[in-house]
Amino acid sequence: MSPETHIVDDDPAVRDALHWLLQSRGVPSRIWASPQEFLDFVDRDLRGCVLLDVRMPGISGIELFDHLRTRHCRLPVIFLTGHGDVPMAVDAIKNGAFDFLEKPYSDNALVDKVLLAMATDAELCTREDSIGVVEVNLAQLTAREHEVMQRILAGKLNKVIADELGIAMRTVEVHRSRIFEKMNVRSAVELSQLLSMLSGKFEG
Amino acid sequence: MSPETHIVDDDPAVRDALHWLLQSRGVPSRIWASPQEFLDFVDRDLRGCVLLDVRMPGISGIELFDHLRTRHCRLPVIFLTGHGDVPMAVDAIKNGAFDFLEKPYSDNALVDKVLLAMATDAELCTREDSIGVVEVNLAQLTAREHEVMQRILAGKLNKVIADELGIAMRTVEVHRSRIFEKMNVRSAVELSQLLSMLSGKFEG
DNA sequence: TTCGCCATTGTGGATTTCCGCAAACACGCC
DNA sequence: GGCGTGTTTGCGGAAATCCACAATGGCGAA
Repeated sequence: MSPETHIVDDDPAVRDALHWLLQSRGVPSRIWASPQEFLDFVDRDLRGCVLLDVRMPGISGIELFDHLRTRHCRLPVIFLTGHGDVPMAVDAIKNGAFDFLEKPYSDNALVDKVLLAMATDAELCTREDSIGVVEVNLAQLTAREHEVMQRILAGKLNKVIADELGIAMRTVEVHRSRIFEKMNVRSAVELSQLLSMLSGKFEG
Repeated sequence: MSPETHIVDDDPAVRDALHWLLQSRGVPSRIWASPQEFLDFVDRDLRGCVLLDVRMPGISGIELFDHLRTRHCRLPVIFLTGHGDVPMAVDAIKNGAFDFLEKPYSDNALVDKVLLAMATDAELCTREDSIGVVEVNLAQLTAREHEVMQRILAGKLNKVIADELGIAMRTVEVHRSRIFEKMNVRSAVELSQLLSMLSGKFEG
């Protein structure tokens, strides 16, 4: 899926103007006449960014934004609004919108924002890819292995873990070994670091 | 230093009105007639939140905000503005402002925001305290211990570390032991987790 | 110069980890 | 029933960690 800017606006004139502007600047874009249409299309693998009119019939831009996030779509969203609404802008940004622009907008400014959003998304994807690998590996662990891993990450000795689970130390060793193998690490420290980036998803 | 709401506004009428409002609701507050006055007073241990007028003579609210952050003051800042300026609000929030309110504001809404900001600050402090402890412990490590720790966190074996540093394994063991002692942990895993919260300061 | 802190190393032993080889039992699927 | 997967365990040995006891040399402060 190559990255695109998804323009969602019910006004054909605005829609096409945006589409034309972006195309003319070499930014691949795609238009959607209604929020629902776009919503039906999105999946978590979508790449690029979203240009969203705040006021639309049916689902508002803000609501569409919420739906996107609920569906684990992390695409950067740039809102476009006709008349300055500070509380709404503040709320949108607080909720993780990428930007909030007032009409009339400067063409250059808008294109810059879009490019920035797309770059941000691309960067985020790189990170999420490595996170994805970790999550896939994690999913391969069996229930018992999870129990053991949890205790390894608590810094407990094999002996203690064996006691807690009521099994032999040798068994814990086997689980430990399998965990490392499946998670593709060679020490508990590496494992710990790998999992720490799961909670700090949006950090460095 | 007990938590206070710091009101910074050049207009005596607004200033006093805010002060009175907060006092009447039992929120300890303090007024500052000029940004510079407040700036001269702040230090990193200040607690509470800041209520800031955007437009002030000399240093603007936005600039004051930047100065605060530059000085490592993490206090939540609520902006107050006369006429809705969306780009400015968006920028402020993106830069980490706590909120951005338009005048005229509802008394209740403002008090709520202030209370929320103060609660947020209190919570943040708790976290930063524990981070502070880690940093203090970290500062107690000698240069050599840092070198060894770095390699421990890379998951290297004592033998390898000894080779890299050109010293005996026994020496590495001693350093390792001292590091654990000073950092108050009992395993490399705990150490790794402790340090992971240093980079992810603003996470859970 | 004496004292304290840091870095260094050794000996020797207790404990733990890591791992190959081997095997038993349960459970679900075809 | 046969097969695969997951869980369990034992044996025994190599390697690594942890630690108490003991000691040397450098370097800066009092």
